[in-house]
Amino acid sequence: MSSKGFKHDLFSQFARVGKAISNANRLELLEFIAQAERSVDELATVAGLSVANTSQHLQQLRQAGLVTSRKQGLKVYYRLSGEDVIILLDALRDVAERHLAEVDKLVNTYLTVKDDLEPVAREDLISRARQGIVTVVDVRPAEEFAAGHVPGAINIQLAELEKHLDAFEPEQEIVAYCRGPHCVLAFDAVSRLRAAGLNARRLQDGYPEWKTAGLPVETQQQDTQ
Amino acid sequence: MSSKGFKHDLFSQFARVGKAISNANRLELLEFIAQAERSVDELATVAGLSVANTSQHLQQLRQAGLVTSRKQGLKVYYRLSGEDVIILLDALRDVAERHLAEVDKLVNTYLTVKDDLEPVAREDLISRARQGIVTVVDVRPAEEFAAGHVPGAINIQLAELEKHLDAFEPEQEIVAYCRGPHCVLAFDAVSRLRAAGLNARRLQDGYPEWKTAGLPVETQQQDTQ
DNA sequence: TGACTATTCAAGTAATCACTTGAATATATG
DNA sequence: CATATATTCAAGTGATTACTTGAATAGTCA
Repeated sequence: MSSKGFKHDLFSQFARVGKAISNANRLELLEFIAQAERSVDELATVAGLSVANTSQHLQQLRQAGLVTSRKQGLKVYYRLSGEDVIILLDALRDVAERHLAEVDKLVNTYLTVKDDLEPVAREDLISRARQGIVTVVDVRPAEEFAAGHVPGAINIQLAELEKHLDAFEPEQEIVAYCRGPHCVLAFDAVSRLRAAGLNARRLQDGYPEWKTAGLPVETQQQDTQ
Repeated sequence: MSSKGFKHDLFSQFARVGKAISNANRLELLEFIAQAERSVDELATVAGLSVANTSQHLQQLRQAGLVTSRKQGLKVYYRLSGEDVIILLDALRDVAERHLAEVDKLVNTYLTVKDDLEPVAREDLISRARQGIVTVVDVRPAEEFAAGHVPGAINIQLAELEKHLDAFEPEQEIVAYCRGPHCVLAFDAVSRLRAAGLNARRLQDGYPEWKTAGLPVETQQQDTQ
């Protein structure tokens, strides 16, 4: 029966995508690519891998259809091939978080702020931002912020957070976000802001999910290069 | 910095789930398990694998948190650990379908009915079934049907479809479904029904997706065993 | 043109994977 | 208790994976 072979061929194709997301380094690369288009050596640096190794991983991701690349001058830039990839990654995270005890342990060890307060839902943020009762803080690096961010958000690096504490009024509600649901930067920012007596919470998930939800984003013209 | 290690540990956990869905045979097992709780040798038979091999795959799936098992007498029954797993599998399928040319080619070669007519949306089926203007046909094996099906659906094996042709009125709209969006059975059924001059269409996706969408399901008491 | 840079290719190695085979555990039944 | 059945365990094999190293390709710029 030909359907037998068809089914197996089809599942083999699905498995190709599974293989692409079966390696921690590739998942980390995908998270970076989800923030902004990136060149190979930027990705290698940020992920802490050799350039050759990074290039090989990226080619696997491309062959699995998860990323596309374009060459501009000397550099090759990689980006996600679609928002369905973010949905897949979130589904993966979700399953791991629900069913793997190790994830819970890790999250509870490192993200201690977590249980403190529920994150702010994306929909809530829009309405509250519209009323002007909330300040949105994007704690990602400047390049990622420039490539796209929540409208009206201000970009503050974690290292410079303390310098900006005066800028916040005690009454003001602050919402911080970064790369995704488990990005340490936002957890860290919230905990420091609270330690300074401010009213801070995390946004649900991160920028890629915000964008994938179809919510408005703002980009910033890059003056450098 | 400890966050570096945390991030990598976390991605390693996500990668465990990725590994579980990185093999065609495991994906096939998951599709069967998604229909109904199954014992190891049922799964081995239906997937065409040796029992030992099947057992090993199932243990990998369990360690990745995708399935759970319970022992009853001599047999061990496996089931999905949650509906989030179906969401993950559908996200995987979706990415593969959108970005891998091979999937398109396979689908167009084997599921030629595909382009003919759009499948019926789940929401549409409910309202039309309520009006009694549609007959829903479940073409999966009897055990899978018994474990759960769309309310009011009748179970007809593909092999016996021809015998039941008289039971349908020419005016009646028929909607067929089976295991998932690429399940050949439903495509096959629709094409045969149409060949007989009947008005048949496929349901969007299959039973697991119907259930995961939170729509009502009907189960049938098994008299056997 | 030639020096320089970013990326990819190719070859090699240790680790892991999928599958087989045969034995070991449980659990049920006569 | 002995026997049969369902599942798991353990060891072995060939294939694949992740990563390294060093060379090959393109493209840029003086």
